[in-house]
Amino acid sequence: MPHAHRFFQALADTTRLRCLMLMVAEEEVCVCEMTHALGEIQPKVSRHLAALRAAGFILDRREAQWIYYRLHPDLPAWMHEVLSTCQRALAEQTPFSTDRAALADMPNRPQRRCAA
Amino acid sequence: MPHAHRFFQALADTTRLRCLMLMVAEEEVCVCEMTHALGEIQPKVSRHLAALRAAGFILDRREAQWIYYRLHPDLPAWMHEVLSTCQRALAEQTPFSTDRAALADMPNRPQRRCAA
DNA sequence: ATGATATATGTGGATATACGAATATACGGA
DNA sequence: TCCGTATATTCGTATATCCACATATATCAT
Repeated sequence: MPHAHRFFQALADTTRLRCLMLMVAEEEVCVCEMTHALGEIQPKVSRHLAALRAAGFILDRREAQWIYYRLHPDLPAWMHEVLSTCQRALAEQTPFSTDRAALADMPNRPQRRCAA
Repeated sequence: MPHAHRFFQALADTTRLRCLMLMVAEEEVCVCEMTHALGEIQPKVSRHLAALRAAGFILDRREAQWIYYRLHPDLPAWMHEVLSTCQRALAEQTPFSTDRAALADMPNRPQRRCAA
């Protein structure tokens, strides 16, 4: 049961917010997809995802050499609401819109075996 | 036009979030009311309010020796939504519920001359 | 086993943030 | 003018945060 303080702290970093917005939009995203979409180096993305996971906001699932992240299913409803509000308000603004575009254009994008 | 990063950074501190929740609930609150409601020392509350004001999230109004703070009327709609969601979700939890109770019980609570 | 790819983490340094205590400023009333 | 109350700010310090770089681990393919 993560608290409000931790939640907003998580959203208060641009890299983490961009990753979360991608998860809201795509349901499930792996690290190399986020790395490509954001144009950031891998350790940076990985470290922020580790922080989100440690705080209980996201879950990971390994499939072959890829690790897919998604929002934690037990996230309190109000946190989901906040994320949805963000998505609606920010989706068409940079960098969020260009993140999604870059992900859609990603070459050699890994194929999920099972659906999310 | 404060950006998402700044907004969530503002909410990521418990003192600032408590003050904002009081403003959502009461429309307009002065510094000594917040100081009493939160049970925090005055410089601490004042400093956090200054940060919120500098970031453009709240407005202040002087009336006699009191300074009343309220949410900035030009706050983007989605930020208002987020704050309302928080209010609904957190109002009955500590410390937010006890903050409102302490404010209601405050002795010598200053009287507004004009309504908010 | 070896190499290539994907992901995670250790480390040190730069920067930001929050804090308490003390002090400064503004206002109203006597 | 002097005092008391309300508010803001300065200062030094402790702590948290973010970063880049290097390295470790895990998995797959050959």
